[in-house]
Amino acid sequence: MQDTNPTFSSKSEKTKNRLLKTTESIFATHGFGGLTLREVALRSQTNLASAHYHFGSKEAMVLEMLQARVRPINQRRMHYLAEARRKSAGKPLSTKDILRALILPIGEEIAKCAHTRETIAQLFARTFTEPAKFIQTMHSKFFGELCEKFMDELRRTHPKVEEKDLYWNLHLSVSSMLGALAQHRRLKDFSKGRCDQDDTQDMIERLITFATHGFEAGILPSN
Amino acid sequence: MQDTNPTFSSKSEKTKNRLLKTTESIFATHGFGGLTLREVALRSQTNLASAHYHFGSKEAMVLEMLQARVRPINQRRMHYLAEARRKSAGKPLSTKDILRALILPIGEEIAKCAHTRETIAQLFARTFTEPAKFIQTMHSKFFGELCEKFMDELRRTHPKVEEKDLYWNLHLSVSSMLGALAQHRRLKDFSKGRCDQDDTQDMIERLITFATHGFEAGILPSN
DNA sequence: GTAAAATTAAAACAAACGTTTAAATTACAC
DNA sequence: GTGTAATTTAAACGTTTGTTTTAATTTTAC
Repeated sequence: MQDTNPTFSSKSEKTKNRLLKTTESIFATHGFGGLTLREVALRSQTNLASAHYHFGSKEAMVLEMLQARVRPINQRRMHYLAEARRKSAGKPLSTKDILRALILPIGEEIAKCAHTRETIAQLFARTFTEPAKFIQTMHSKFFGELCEKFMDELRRTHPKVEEKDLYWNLHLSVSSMLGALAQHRRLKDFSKGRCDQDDTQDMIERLITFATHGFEAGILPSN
Repeated sequence: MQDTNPTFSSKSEKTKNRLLKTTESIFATHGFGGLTLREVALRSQTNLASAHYHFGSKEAMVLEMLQARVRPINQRRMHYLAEARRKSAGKPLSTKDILRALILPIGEEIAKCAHTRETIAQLFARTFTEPAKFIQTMHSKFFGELCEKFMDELRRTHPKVEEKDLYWNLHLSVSSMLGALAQHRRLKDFSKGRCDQDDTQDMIERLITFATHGFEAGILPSN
Protein backbone atom coordinates (compact mmCIF):
# COMPACT_ATOMS: atom_id res chain seq x y z
CA MET A 1 0.00 0.00 0.00
CA GLN A 2 2.90 2.31 0.61
CA ASP A 3 4.80 1.98 -2.62
CA THR A 4 5.65 5.48 -3.52
CA ASN A 5 6.31 4.76 -7.15
CA PRO A 6 5.26 7.80 -9.09
CA THR A 7 3.97 5.35 -11.72
CA PHE A 8 5.53 7.74 -14.21
CA SER A 9 2.24 9.08 -15.50
CA SER A 10 3.04 12.53 -16.69
CA LYS A 11 0.41 15.20 -16.40
CA SER A 12 0.57 15.73 -20.13
CA GLU A 13 -1.34 12.50 -20.68
CA LYS A 14 -5.10 12.53 -20.59
CA THR A 15 -6.50 11.92 -17.14
CA LYS A 16 -8.43 8.82 -18.14
CA ASN A 17 -5.28 7.18 -19.46
CA ARG A 18 -3.27 8.06 -16.37
CA LEU A 19 -5.99 6.52 -14.24
CA LEU A 20 -5.96 3.31 -16.27
CA LYS A 21 -2.19 2.97 -16.16
CA THR A 22 -2.04 3.52 -12.43
CA THR A 23 -4.93 1.14 -11.89
CA GLU A 24 -3.07 -1.47 -13.88
CA SER A 25 0.07 -1.12 -11.85
CA ILE A 26 -1.61 -1.25 -8.46
CA PHE A 27 -4.02 -4.03 -9.40
CA ALA A 28 -1.15 -6.20 -10.59
CA THR A 29 0.68 -6.04 -7.29
CA HIS A 30 -2.14 -5.66 -4.77
CA GLY A 31 -5.19 -7.21 -6.37
CA PHE A 32 -8.69 -5.75 -6.52
CA GLY A 33 -9.21 -5.53 -2.78
CA GLY A 34 -5.83 -3.95 -2.25
CA LEU A 35 -6.42 -1.30 -4.88
CA THR A 36 -7.52 1.97 -3.31
CA LEU A 37 -9.05 4.84 -5.20
CA ARG A 38 -7.15 7.22 -2.98
CA GLU A 39 -3.84 5.73 -3.98
CA VAL A 40 -4.84 5.68 -7.62
CA ALA A 41 -5.65 9.37 -7.35
CA LEU A 42 -2.37 10.09 -5.62
CA ARG A 43 -0.10 8.22 -8.00
CA SER A 44 -1.91 9.35 -11.14
CA GLN A 45 -1.92 12.95 -9.92
CA THR A 46 -5.67 13.29 -10.10
CA ASN A 47 -8.48 13.79 -7.66
CA LEU A 48 -10.29 11.13 -5.67
CA ALA A 49 -13.53 11.86 -7.50
CA SER A 50 -12.13 11.56 -11.00
CA ALA A 51 -12.33 7.78 -11.01
CA HIS A 52 -16.09 8.01 -10.55
CA TYR A 53 -16.42 10.78 -13.06
CA HIS A 54 -14.67 8.88 -15.82
CA PHE A 55 -15.78 5.33 -15.07
CA GLY A 56 -18.69 5.44 -12.67
CA SER A 57 -17.22 3.11 -10.10
CA LYS A 58 -14.07 1.35 -8.99
CA GLU A 59 -15.35 -1.89 -10.47
CA ALA A 60 -16.04 -0.32 -13.86
CA MET A 61 -12.59 1.24 -13.95
CA VAL A 62 -10.79 -2.03 -13.22
CA LEU A 63 -12.98 -3.83 -15.72
CA GLU A 64 -12.15 -1.36 -18.48
CA MET A 65 -8.46 -1.67 -17.71
CA LEU A 66 -8.61 -5.45 -17.87
CA GLN A 67 -10.57 -5.57 -21.09
CA ALA A 68 -8.12 -3.19 -22.74
CA ARG A 69 -5.38 -5.69 -22.01
CA VAL A 70 -7.20 -8.92 -22.72
CA ARG A 71 -8.95 -8.01 -25.96
CA PRO A 72 -5.87 -7.48 -28.16
CA ILE A 73 -4.26 -10.64 -26.82
CA ASN A 74 -7.24 -12.77 -27.75
CA GLN A 75 -7.44 -11.13 -31.15
CA ARG A 76 -3.83 -12.04 -31.78
CA ARG A 77 -4.50 -15.57 -30.66
CA MET A 78 -7.21 -15.90 -33.27
CA HIS A 79 -4.90 -14.30 -35.80
CA TYR A 80 -2.13 -16.83 -35.17
CA LEU A 81 -4.60 -19.67 -35.42
CA ALA A 82 -5.96 -18.40 -38.72
CA GLU A 83 -2.48 -17.87 -40.09
CA ALA A 84 -1.39 -21.36 -39.13
CA ARG A 85 -4.43 -22.85 -40.84
CA ARG A 86 -3.74 -20.86 -43.96
CA LYS A 87 -0.17 -22.15 -44.09
CA SER A 88 -1.13 -25.74 -43.41
CA ALA A 89 -3.37 -25.80 -46.49
CA GLY A 90 -6.17 -27.88 -45.05
CA LYS A 91 -4.06 -30.32 -43.08
CA PRO A 92 -4.55 -30.43 -39.31
CA LEU A 93 -2.20 -28.25 -37.27
CA SER A 94 0.38 -29.69 -34.92
CA THR A 95 -0.28 -29.54 -31.21
CA LYS A 96 2.63 -27.17 -30.92
CA ASP A 97 1.19 -24.79 -33.51
CA ILE A 98 -2.08 -24.62 -31.61
CA LEU A 99 -0.50 -24.06 -28.24
CA ARG A 100 1.88 -21.52 -29.72
CA ALA A 101 -1.08 -19.49 -30.90
CA LEU A 102 -2.36 -19.63 -27.35
CA ILE A 103 0.84 -18.68 -25.56
CA LEU A 104 2.80 -16.44 -27.90
CA PRO A 105 0.51 -13.39 -27.74
CA ILE A 106 0.99 -13.17 -24.00
CA GLY A 107 4.72 -12.92 -24.49
CA GLU A 108 4.29 -10.25 -27.13
CA GLU A 109 2.12 -8.19 -24.83
CA ILE A 110 4.65 -8.51 -22.02
CA ALA A 111 7.48 -7.52 -24.34
CA LYS A 112 5.53 -4.47 -25.50
CA CYS A 113 5.19 -2.75 -22.13
CA ALA A 114 8.82 -2.18 -21.33
CA HIS A 115 8.36 -0.43 -18.03
CA THR A 116 6.07 -2.89 -16.32
CA ARG A 117 7.51 -6.15 -17.55
CA GLU A 118 7.80 -7.55 -14.05
CA THR A 119 4.27 -6.83 -12.99
CA ILE A 120 2.41 -7.38 -16.24
CA ALA A 121 2.72 -11.12 -15.82
CA GLN A 122 1.00 -10.90 -12.47
CA LEU A 123 -1.75 -8.85 -14.03
CA PHE A 124 -2.89 -11.60 -16.37
CA ALA A 125 -2.60 -14.26 -13.75
CA ARG A 126 -4.62 -12.21 -11.30
CA THR A 127 -7.44 -12.04 -13.79
CA PHE A 128 -7.88 -15.73 -13.25
CA THR A 129 -7.38 -15.95 -9.51
CA GLU A 130 -9.21 -12.84 -8.31
CA PRO A 131 -12.14 -13.74 -6.07
CA ALA A 132 -14.20 -10.71 -7.11
CA LYS A 133 -17.24 -11.95 -8.95
CA PHE A 134 -17.36 -9.32 -11.69
CA ILE A 135 -13.87 -10.33 -12.80
CA GLN A 136 -14.84 -13.96 -13.04
CA THR A 137 -17.85 -12.97 -15.08
CA MET A 138 -15.70 -11.01 -17.51
CA HIS A 139 -13.33 -13.92 -17.62
CA SER A 140 -16.03 -16.37 -18.62
CA LYS A 141 -17.25 -14.09 -21.37
CA PHE A 142 -13.80 -13.52 -22.80
CA PHE A 143 -12.51 -17.06 -22.66
CA GLY A 144 -15.57 -19.20 -23.13
CA GLU A 145 -15.75 -18.52 -26.84
CA LEU A 146 -11.98 -18.61 -27.30
CA CYS A 147 -11.80 -21.96 -25.58
CA GLU A 148 -14.23 -23.48 -28.07
CA LYS A 149 -12.23 -22.19 -31.03
CA PHE A 150 -9.13 -23.87 -29.71
CA MET A 151 -11.04 -27.03 -28.92
CA ASP A 152 -12.28 -27.16 -32.51
CA GLU A 153 -8.70 -27.01 -33.68
CA LEU A 154 -7.58 -29.65 -31.22
CA ARG A 155 -10.38 -31.98 -32.30
CA ARG A 156 -9.24 -31.65 -35.89
CA THR A 157 -5.67 -32.50 -34.93
CA HIS A 158 -6.60 -35.37 -32.61
CA PRO A 159 -9.79 -36.86 -34.03
CA LYS A 160 -9.47 -40.15 -32.18
CA VAL A 161 -8.81 -38.67 -28.78
CA GLU A 162 -11.66 -38.51 -26.32
CA GLU A 163 -13.28 -35.15 -25.71
CA LYS A 164 -12.56 -35.45 -22.01
CA ASP A 165 -8.83 -35.86 -22.55
CA LEU A 166 -8.65 -32.86 -24.84
CA TYR A 167 -10.41 -30.65 -22.32
CA TRP A 168 -8.22 -31.83 -19.50
CA ASN A 169 -4.98 -31.23 -21.29
CA LEU A 170 -6.02 -27.88 -22.70
CA HIS A 171 -6.90 -27.01 -19.14
CA LEU A 172 -3.49 -28.13 -17.94
CA SER A 173 -1.76 -26.19 -20.70
CA VAL A 174 -3.59 -23.00 -19.86
CA SER A 175 -2.97 -23.61 -16.19
CA SER A 176 0.76 -24.02 -16.62
CA MET A 177 0.86 -20.81 -18.59
CA LEU A 178 -1.08 -18.85 -16.00
CA GLY A 179 0.74 -20.49 -13.11
CA ALA A 180 4.08 -19.62 -14.62
CA LEU A 181 2.99 -16.02 -15.02
CA ALA A 182 1.56 -15.75 -11.55
CA GLN A 183 4.58 -17.33 -9.94
CA HIS A 184 7.06 -15.45 -12.02
CA ARG A 185 8.64 -13.75 -9.04
CA ARG A 186 9.12 -17.00 -7.20
CA LEU A 187 11.52 -18.26 -9.83
CA LYS A 188 13.91 -15.44 -9.01
CA ASP A 189 13.58 -16.02 -5.29
CA PHE A 190 14.19 -19.74 -5.35
CA SER A 191 16.78 -19.89 -8.08
CA LYS A 192 18.71 -17.14 -6.27
CA GLY A 193 19.31 -15.26 -9.44
CA ARG A 194 20.41 -18.24 -11.44
CA CYS A 195 17.58 -17.81 -13.91
CA ASP A 196 17.17 -14.82 -16.16
CA GLN A 197 13.52 -14.25 -15.49
CA ASP A 198 13.50 -11.07 -17.54
CA ASP A 199 14.06 -12.91 -20.80
CA THR A 200 10.47 -13.03 -21.98
CA GLN A 201 11.31 -14.75 -25.25
CA ASP A 202 13.05 -17.55 -23.37
CA MET A 203 10.15 -17.97 -20.97
CA ILE A 204 7.62 -18.24 -23.79
CA GLU A 205 9.67 -20.83 -25.64
CA ARG A 206 10.03 -22.91 -22.48
CA LEU A 207 6.32 -22.66 -21.83
CA ILE A 208 5.39 -23.78 -25.31
CA THR A 209 7.73 -26.76 -25.13
CA PHE A 210 6.53 -27.71 -21.69
CA ALA A 211 2.85 -27.47 -22.56
CA THR A 212 3.17 -29.25 -25.89
CA HIS A 213 4.91 -32.32 -24.52
CA GLY A 214 2.74 -32.38 -21.43
CA PHE A 215 -0.34 -32.23 -23.63
CA GLU A 216 0.71 -34.97 -26.01
CA ALA A 217 1.72 -37.27 -23.18
CA GLY A 218 -1.68 -36.75 -21.60
CA ILE A 219 -3.71 -37.86 -24.60
CA LEU A 220 -1.85 -41.09 -25.10
CA PRO A 221 -3.95 -44.17 -24.29
CA SER A 222 -1.38 -45.59 -21.88
CA ASN A 223 0.73 -43.82 -19.29
CA MET B 1 -19.89 -12.37 1.06
CA GLN B 2 -23.45 -13.51 1.41
CA ASP B 3 -23.02 -17.25 1.25
CA THR B 4 -25.17 -18.53 3.98
CA ASN B 5 -23.50 -21.92 4.22
CA PRO B 6 -23.57 -22.96 7.82
CA THR B 7 -20.02 -24.28 7.24
CA PHE B 8 -21.19 -27.28 9.24
CA SER B 9 -19.23 -26.45 12.34
CA SER B 10 -21.20 -27.91 15.19
CA LYS B 11 -21.14 -26.18 18.52
CA SER B 12 -19.78 -29.33 20.09
CA GLU B 13 -16.42 -28.66 18.51
CA LYS B 14 -13.95 -26.46 20.28
CA THR B 15 -14.30 -22.81 19.34
CA LYS B 16 -10.75 -22.50 18.05
CA ASN B 17 -11.30 -25.36 15.62
CA ARG B 18 -14.58 -23.97 14.42
CA LEU B 19 -12.88 -20.66 13.75
CA LEU B 20 -10.11 -22.32 11.77
CA LYS B 21 -12.50 -24.37 9.67
CA THR B 22 -14.66 -21.40 8.85
CA THR B 23 -11.62 -19.28 8.09
CA GLU B 24 -10.43 -21.95 5.71
CA SER B 25 -13.71 -22.08 3.86
CA ILE B 26 -14.09 -18.34 3.45
CA PHE B 27 -10.44 -17.71 2.64
CA ALA B 28 -10.56 -20.30 -0.11
CA THR B 29 -13.43 -18.64 -1.91
CA HIS B 30 -12.95 -14.96 -1.08
CA GLY B 31 -9.25 -14.52 -0.36
CA PHE B 32 -7.68 -12.66 2.52
CA GLY B 33 -9.21 -9.30 1.74
CA GLY B 34 -12.63 -10.82 1.24
CA LEU B 35 -12.53 -12.67 4.53
CA THR B 36 -14.41 -10.78 7.21
CA LEU B 37 -14.13 -11.46 10.92
CA ARG B 38 -17.81 -10.74 11.23
CA GLU B 39 -18.70 -13.44 8.76
CA VAL B 40 -16.30 -15.87 10.38
CA ALA B 41 -18.00 -15.21 13.69
CA LEU B 42 -21.42 -15.66 12.15
CA ARG B 43 -20.74 -18.90 10.33
CA SER B 44 -18.71 -20.45 13.14
CA GLN B 45 -21.33 -19.48 15.70
CA THR B 46 -18.92 -17.48 17.80
CA ASN B 47 -18.48 -13.86 18.75
CA LEU B 48 -16.70 -11.18 16.78
CA ALA B 49 -14.08 -10.82 19.49
CA SER B 50 -13.21 -14.49 19.74
CA ALA B 51 -10.88 -14.38 16.75
CA HIS B 52 -8.73 -11.88 18.57
CA TYR B 53 -8.96 -13.76 21.83
CA HIS B 54 -7.72 -17.01 20.32
CA PHE B 55 -5.27 -15.75 17.73
CA GLY B 56 -4.52 -12.12 18.42
CA SER B 57 -5.39 -10.82 14.98
CA LYS B 58 -6.99 -11.68 11.68
CA GLU B 59 -3.58 -12.14 10.13
CA ALA B 60 -2.42 -14.55 12.81
CA MET B 61 -5.59 -16.60 12.48
CA VAL B 62 -5.26 -17.00 8.73
CA LEU B 63 -1.58 -17.79 9.11
CA GLU B 64 -2.26 -20.56 11.60
CA MET B 65 -4.93 -22.02 9.35
CA LEU B 66 -2.59 -22.05 6.37
CA GLN B 67 0.30 -23.58 8.26
CA ALA B 68 -1.93 -26.33 9.57
CA ARG B 69 -2.70 -27.28 5.98
CA VAL B 70 0.71 -26.80 4.42
CA ARG B 71 2.89 -28.46 7.04
CA PRO B 72 1.55 -32.03 6.74
CA ILE B 73 1.65 -31.83 2.96
CA ASN B 74 5.29 -30.86 2.92
CA GLN B 75 6.09 -33.57 5.45
CA ARG B 76 4.49 -36.13 3.21
CA ARG B 77 6.43 -34.80 0.26
CA MET B 78 9.68 -35.41 2.12
CA HIS B 79 8.41 -38.81 3.15
CA TYR B 80 7.70 -39.84 -0.44
CA LEU B 81 11.09 -38.62 -1.52
CA ALA B 82 12.84 -40.57 1.22
CA GLU B 83 10.83 -43.69 0.47
CA ALA B 84 11.65 -43.49 -3.23
CA ARG B 85 15.34 -43.12 -2.45
CA ARG B 86 15.22 -46.11 -0.15
CA LYS B 87 13.62 -48.25 -2.84
CA SER B 88 16.01 -47.11 -5.54
CA ALA B 89 19.00 -48.34 -3.53
CA GLY B 90 21.37 -45.56 -4.41
CA LYS B 91 20.41 -45.14 -8.03
CA PRO B 92 19.01 -41.78 -9.10
CA LEU B 93 15.26 -41.46 -9.10
CA SER B 94 13.24 -40.99 -12.23
CA THR B 95 11.84 -37.57 -13.00
CA LYS B 96 8.40 -39.02 -12.52
CA ASP B 97 9.23 -40.33 -9.05
CA ILE B 98 10.42 -36.91 -7.99
CA LEU B 99 7.45 -35.05 -9.37
CA ARG B 100 5.10 -37.64 -7.95
CA ALA B 101 6.49 -36.92 -4.49
CA LEU B 102 5.75 -33.28 -5.15
CA ILE B 103 2.22 -33.65 -6.46
CA LEU B 104 0.72 -36.71 -4.79
CA PRO B 105 0.43 -35.29 -1.25
CA ILE B 106 -1.78 -32.49 -2.53
CA GLY B 107 -4.19 -35.03 -3.91
CA GLU B 108 -4.18 -36.97 -0.66
CA GLU B 109 -4.99 -33.83 1.30
CA ILE B 110 -7.82 -32.98 -1.07
CA ALA B 111 -9.21 -36.50 -0.84
CA LYS B 112 -9.11 -36.34 2.96
CA CYS B 113 -11.44 -33.38 3.41
CA ALA B 114 -14.58 -34.78 1.90
CA HIS B 115 -16.83 -31.79 2.45
CA THR B 116 -14.63 -29.10 1.00
CA ARG B 117 -13.19 -30.93 -1.97
CA GLU B 118 -14.21 -28.21 -4.37
CA THR B 119 -12.74 -25.34 -2.44
CA ILE B 120 -9.65 -26.95 -0.96
CA ALA B 121 -7.91 -26.78 -4.31
CA GLN B 122 -8.45 -23.05 -4.41
CA LEU B 123 -7.06 -22.76 -0.92
CA PHE B 124 -3.62 -24.03 -1.86
CA ALA B 125 -3.52 -22.02 -5.04
CA ARG B 126 -4.51 -18.86 -3.21
CA THR B 127 -1.54 -19.30 -0.91
CA PHE B 128 0.63 -18.56 -3.90
CA THR B 129 -1.35 -15.78 -5.49
CA GLU B 130 -2.44 -13.77 -2.47
CA PRO B 131 -1.05 -10.25 -2.53
CA ALA B 132 -0.92 -9.96 1.28
CA LYS B 133 2.71 -9.71 2.27
CA PHE B 134 2.58 -11.92 5.36
CA ILE B 135 1.34 -14.81 3.24
CA GLN B 136 4.16 -14.43 0.79
CA THR B 137 6.59 -14.41 3.69
CA MET B 138 5.18 -17.64 5.07
CA HIS B 139 5.29 -19.06 1.60
CA SER B 140 8.98 -18.33 1.17
CA LYS B 141 9.78 -19.92 4.49
CA PHE B 142 7.82 -23.06 3.80
CA PHE B 143 8.89 -23.65 0.25
CA GLY B 144 12.39 -22.27 0.07
CA GLU B 145 13.87 -25.22 1.91
CA LEU B 146 11.61 -27.75 0.22
CA CYS B 147 12.58 -26.42 -3.18
CA GLU B 148 16.26 -27.05 -2.46
CA LYS B 149 15.58 -30.64 -1.40
CA PHE B 150 13.82 -31.30 -4.67
CA MET B 151 16.54 -29.56 -6.61
CA ASP B 152 19.14 -31.80 -4.96
CA GLU B 153 17.22 -34.78 -6.14
CA LEU B 154 16.81 -33.40 -9.64
CA ARG B 155 20.53 -32.67 -9.87
CA ARG B 156 21.26 -36.27 -8.98
CA THR B 157 18.90 -37.51 -11.67
CA HIS B 158 20.07 -35.07 -14.33
CA PRO B 159 23.74 -34.41 -13.59
CA LYS B 160 24.54 -33.06 -17.03
CA VAL B 161 21.63 -30.65 -17.24
CA GLU B 162 22.30 -27.01 -16.56
CA GLU B 163 21.16 -25.58 -13.24
CA LYS B 164 19.12 -22.95 -15.01
CA ASP B 165 17.12 -25.54 -16.94
CA LEU B 166 16.35 -27.55 -13.84
CA TYR B 167 15.07 -24.50 -12.00
CA TRP B 168 12.94 -23.41 -14.92
CA ASN B 169 11.28 -26.74 -15.38
CA LEU B 170 10.73 -27.32 -11.69
CA HIS B 171 9.13 -23.89 -11.71
CA LEU B 172 6.92 -24.86 -14.63
CA SER B 173 5.95 -28.13 -12.96
CA VAL B 174 4.95 -26.41 -9.75
CA SER B 175 3.15 -23.75 -11.74
CA SER B 176 1.11 -26.25 -13.69
CA MET B 177 0.12 -27.95 -10.45
CA LEU B 178 -0.94 -24.71 -8.79
CA GLY B 179 -2.56 -23.38 -11.91
CA ALA B 180 -4.60 -26.54 -12.31
CA LEU B 181 -5.74 -26.28 -8.69
CA ALA B 182 -6.56 -22.60 -8.91
CA GLN B 183 -8.45 -23.00 -12.15
CA HIS B 184 -10.23 -26.15 -11.12
CA ARG B 185 -13.65 -24.60 -11.44
CA ARG B 186 -12.97 -23.35 -14.93
CA LEU B 187 -12.62 -26.87 -16.24
CA LYS B 188 -16.20 -27.58 -15.31
CA ASP B 189 -17.42 -24.33 -16.83
CA PHE B 190 -15.66 -24.71 -20.15
CA SER B 191 -16.04 -28.44 -20.61
CA LYS B 192 -19.76 -28.06 -19.87
CA GLY B 193 -19.74 -31.03 -17.58
CA ARG B 194 -17.85 -33.30 -19.91
CA CYS B 195 -15.02 -33.72 -17.40
CA ASP B 196 -15.39 -35.34 -14.03
CA GLN B 197 -13.58 -32.69 -12.06
CA ASP B 198 -14.41 -34.39 -8.79
CA ASP B 199 -12.20 -37.38 -9.51
CA THR B 200 -9.17 -36.28 -7.54
CA GLN B 201 -7.19 -39.41 -8.28
CA ASP B 202 -7.65 -38.85 -11.99
CA MET B 203 -6.60 -35.23 -11.75
CA ILE B 204 -3.42 -36.09 -9.87
CA GLU B 205 -2.44 -38.75 -12.37
CA ARG B 206 -2.99 -36.37 -15.25
CA LEU B 207 -0.96 -33.71 -13.52
CA ILE B 208 1.98 -36.03 -12.87
CA THR B 209 2.02 -37.20 -16.47
CA PHE B 210 1.74 -33.69 -17.81
CA ALA B 211 4.48 -32.28 -15.59
CA THR B 212 6.85 -35.21 -16.12
CA HIS B 213 6.81 -35.04 -19.88
CA GLY B 214 6.84 -31.28 -19.91
CA PHE B 215 9.85 -31.31 -17.63
CA GLU B 216 11.83 -33.84 -19.60
CA ALA B 217 11.14 -32.09 -22.88
CA GLY B 218 12.37 -28.86 -21.35
CA ILE B 219 15.79 -30.13 -20.35
CA LEU B 220 16.63 -31.60 -23.72
CA PRO B 221 19.42 -29.70 -25.50
CA SER B 222 17.39 -29.20 -28.67
CA ASN B 223 13.75 -28.30 -29.08
C1' DG C 1 -15.62 37.24 -25.66
C1' DT C 2 -19.09 34.78 -23.61
C1' DA C 3 -22.15 31.09 -22.45
C1' DA C 4 -22.42 26.25 -22.03
C1' DA C 5 -20.33 22.03 -21.30
C1' DA C 6 -16.78 19.19 -19.57
C1' DT C 7 -13.53 18.41 -16.18
C1' DT C 8 -11.15 18.90 -11.75
C1' DA C 9 -11.10 19.88 -6.93
C1' DA C 10 -12.44 19.78 -1.97
C1' DA C 11 -15.30 18.20 1.50
C1' DA C 12 -18.51 15.35 3.61
C1' DC C 13 -21.27 10.81 3.85
C1' DA C 14 -22.62 6.33 5.21
C1' DA C 15 -21.04 1.77 5.60
C1' DA C 16 -17.73 -1.75 6.80
C1' DC C 17 -13.62 -3.02 8.63
C1' DG C 18 -10.17 -4.79 12.47
C1' DT C 19 -9.54 -3.91 17.01
C1' DT C 20 -10.27 -2.86 21.91
C1' DT C 21 -12.63 -2.66 26.27
C1' DA C 22 -15.24 -4.23 29.98
C1' DA C 23 -18.83 -6.93 31.73
C1' DA C 24 -20.99 -11.59 31.87
C1' DT C 25 -20.56 -16.34 31.78
C1' DT C 26 -18.45 -20.77 32.03
C1' DA C 27 -14.90 -24.17 33.47
C1' DC C 28 -12.02 -26.01 36.66
C1' DA C 29 -8.93 -26.76 40.80
C1' DC C 30 -9.10 -27.35 45.66
C1' DG D 1 -19.32 -25.02 47.23
C1' DT D 2 -16.07 -21.35 46.61
C1' DG D 3 -12.74 -18.67 44.27
C1' DT D 4 -9.88 -18.05 40.38
C1' DA D 5 -8.79 -18.34 35.75
C1' DA D 6 -10.42 -19.05 31.09
C1' DT D 7 -13.68 -18.04 27.86
C1' DT D 8 -17.62 -15.77 25.73
C1' DT D 9 -20.46 -11.81 24.96
C1' DA D 10 -21.95 -7.16 23.81
C1' DA D 11 -20.88 -2.60 22.80
C1' DA D 12 -18.09 0.92 21.22
C1' DC D 13 -13.82 3.07 18.93
C1' DG D 14 -11.03 4.86 15.38
C1' DT D 15 -9.86 4.10 10.45
C1' DT D 16 -10.51 3.38 5.98
C1' DT D 17 -13.26 2.43 2.24
C1' DG D 18 -16.24 3.71 -2.10
C1' DT D 19 -19.37 7.04 -3.15
C1' DT D 20 -21.84 11.47 -3.45
C1' DT D 21 -22.33 16.36 -3.40
C1' DT D 22 -21.24 20.98 -4.35
C1' DA D 23 -18.26 24.40 -5.93
C1' DA D 24 -14.31 25.89 -8.74
C1' DT D 25 -11.88 25.59 -12.88
C1' DT D 26 -10.85 24.57 -17.57
C1' DT D 27 -12.18 23.58 -22.19
C1' DT D 28 -15.12 24.03 -26.12
C1' DA D 29 -18.33 26.16 -29.42
C1' DC D 30 -20.29 29.93 -31.70
